[in-house]
Amino acid sequence: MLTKSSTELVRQQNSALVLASLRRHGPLAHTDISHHTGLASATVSVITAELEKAEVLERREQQAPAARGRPRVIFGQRRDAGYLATVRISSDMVQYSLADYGGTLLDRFEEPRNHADTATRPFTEAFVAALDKLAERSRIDRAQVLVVSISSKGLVDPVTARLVWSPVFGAQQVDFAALLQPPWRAKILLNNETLIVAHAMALRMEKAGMRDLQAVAALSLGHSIGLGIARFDRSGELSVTAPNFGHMLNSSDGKLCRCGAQGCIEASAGFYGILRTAFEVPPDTIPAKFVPLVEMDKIALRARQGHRMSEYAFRQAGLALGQGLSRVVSLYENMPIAITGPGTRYFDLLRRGVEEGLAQSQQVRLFGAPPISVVPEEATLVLEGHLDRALAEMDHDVIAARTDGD
Amino acid sequence: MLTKSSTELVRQQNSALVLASLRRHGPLAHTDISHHTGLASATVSVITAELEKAEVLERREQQAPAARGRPRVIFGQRRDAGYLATVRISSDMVQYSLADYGGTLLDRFEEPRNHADTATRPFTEAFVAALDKLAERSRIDRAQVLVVSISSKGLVDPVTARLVWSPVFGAQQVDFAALLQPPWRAKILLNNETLIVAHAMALRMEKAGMRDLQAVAALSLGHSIGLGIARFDRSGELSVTAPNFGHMLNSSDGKLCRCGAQGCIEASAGFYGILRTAFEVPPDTIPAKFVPLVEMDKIALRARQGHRMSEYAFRQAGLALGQGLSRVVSLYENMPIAITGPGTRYFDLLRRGVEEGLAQSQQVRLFGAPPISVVPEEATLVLEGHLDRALAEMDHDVIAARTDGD
DNA sequence: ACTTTTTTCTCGACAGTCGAGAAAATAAAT
DNA sequence: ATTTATTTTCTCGACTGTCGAGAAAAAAGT
Repeated sequence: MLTKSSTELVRQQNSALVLASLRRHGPLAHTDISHHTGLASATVSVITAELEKAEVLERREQQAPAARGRPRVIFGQRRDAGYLATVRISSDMVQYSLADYGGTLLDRFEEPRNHADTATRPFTEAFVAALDKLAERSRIDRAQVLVVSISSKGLVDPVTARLVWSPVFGAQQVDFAALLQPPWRAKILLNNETLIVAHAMALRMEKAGMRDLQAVAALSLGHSIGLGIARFDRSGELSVTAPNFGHMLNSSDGKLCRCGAQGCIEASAGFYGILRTAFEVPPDTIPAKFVPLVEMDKIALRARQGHRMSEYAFRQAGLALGQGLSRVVSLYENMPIAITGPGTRYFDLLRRGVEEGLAQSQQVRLFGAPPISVVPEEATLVLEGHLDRALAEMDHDVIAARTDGD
Repeated sequence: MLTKSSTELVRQQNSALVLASLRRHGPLAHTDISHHTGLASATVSVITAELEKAEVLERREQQAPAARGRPRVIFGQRRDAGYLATVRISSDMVQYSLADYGGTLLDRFEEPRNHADTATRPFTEAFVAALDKLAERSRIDRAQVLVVSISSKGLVDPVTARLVWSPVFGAQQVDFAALLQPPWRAKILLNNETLIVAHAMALRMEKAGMRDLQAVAALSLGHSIGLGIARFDRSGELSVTAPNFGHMLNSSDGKLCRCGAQGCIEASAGFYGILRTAFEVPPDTIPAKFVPLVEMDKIALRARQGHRMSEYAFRQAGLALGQGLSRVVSLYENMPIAITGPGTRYFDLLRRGVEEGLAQSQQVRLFGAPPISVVPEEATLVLEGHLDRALAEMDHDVIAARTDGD
């Protein structure tokens, strides 16, 4: 149902607009804000004054006077208005980062994980300890950290911040919200990793000035297969989802997936699936929960040298991916696809299969194959996405607080 | 990007809210409007006064005084504020309906179509003539018809009101906007038929008071297979799409589809696909473009009597549908599915296959199978959907006109 | 010192919502 | 017939918000 509007909501929306334009274009002067947002100069004055009083914006002198006339006053985020932490959970390590309200990275470290260790307890303890360390190293009070944005592979319930199913812990759930007790008061955001990647890709493409960008898909190739879809809705806002692509049914070929089902895309295109085909292991067994990259590199090397079964394994993986993507574009719409993750180093071997799989649907025949780009540095994308989401969340809270606070 | 807000937009939004509540609950008194919308009584007064002056609302006396106190003044749409026509194009006939701004049906007739006739010209001429007839029979000036809402199977470009690909005309496009010259000035809405059905189903379920309804899918079974997905977005508004489900790749089994591709869902589950399997026609030929219902009934009868190949054909069709639906819930989320169309009369034969296909994915294993309901009267649903969409469009235009008009 | 230029700030007009209470209109009670 | 109770609609003033225009500020050029 529609919801009623009011003058206060107008102010909220326009304040959000000002903060968003500052995020997108960096520190701006009064005039530029007015120009970017379309708001009247007088309105911008009121809003910036308010945000200044709320101690989230600060005035900075223009360093290079350049032209004549009254010098501009530049508004920028007060970097000490709050802090955010991001956590990227992989099967073999966990990355922790800390940034301020201005979006500048203050600290970053990673801790190895033993992927054989499937219990959640050691992990959660290390998690809490690492966050403490993160705050301590930068001498920041834990109460000042307003958002902790976490990503993992697998299925996630973003509302309760619960990890529902993950390749690392299986069906053992992890309740992140429950982990951080006072003095932490941060809001916890938990999302699928590839959702974050899709978000970051959409941002990049939008900044690159792509016209008529409706949607973007990000496909992450690795031990597991992840897909994120970012769409700009009617109002132009970005809404991102992480469908269960890796475990979508590909074909009733009986290939066992580590999720327990048969014929998942991952069972063909995940690292263990490729290894299984290459080594002609029976399809009803899982050869290894975790396949080291060097092992995959060996198979790829053999494939490139002409070894039939290895070549075939990558080809089949590509085919499963291509068919899956053809279903994605059939069920959504044509959209650019960015492929990322450690599996991109084998994309030369996958490409033919992907193209073949894509070509099999009417959607692709009618509208052509979606443009595919390869973006290997997944870690950068994940950080970008985390930052944007966490900062947007902080901005949102700042504006919401205005009404009841003060 | 976000867009700026203003006090005028507030009024637009709230006016829309008032009209929408009148649509949902029927004619209402001042007090009830205030209650349903959450707007203050004073605000409702201003808005209704404005809409009254714009001649879209009228005051009606309360017939049964019931309680004591000042009698209520009921506001209702002025039925003569504008008219709408709906057109439902099927392969064997075209249905035309006319309704007023109050949503009451004024006239309805249908004209047979020769499905062997694949040229667009005779169709478009009949189309224009039928609309003229529709207006004339009710003595309504064609300029008073503000919206014509058209639905067809196949692929549609809703922006330009162009039929891109249809089972009837193939790749021959039909530009509906170009067909209606002055004195028509109606806005043309063109949508996939199953999109309209999904819209209507979402409305019904919402009215039935379903809690936490996120999304609804409608699956239409017939000569071709259609899917519509209706979702309530963050703001609670309904956004409906019609993915290319019927021609999504199901399996590389080589079954030729009439779209020219192989392995489409329709090639297994469309009427001609079922007939092909039942009669053991080679999968690389299309047995008939159009299979009469009596023919299908015969196959179904044989299947129910235990004839193996006929039973198998329906089972395979169900399997293709179930697998396709499992992909839908994997790529979107779990949602109730309403099955409609002439094919529902065979649902007893399809059911087992559908369930089997659904069960093959992790999504269904984790979250259970989506609830499936069968709603045979597709025509009613289509009309409901058309009316709601057309009336919403008219309401929207009324409100938008307020600003520049007068 | 004065002018030009550019930017920021301020003021009054206008549009919108809201709460409270006045006014209206009827049924019941006296 | 008049009064009272009740319910609904209408109206008024306060408040919040945006906007355009012009005043004020602040620097560079002359």
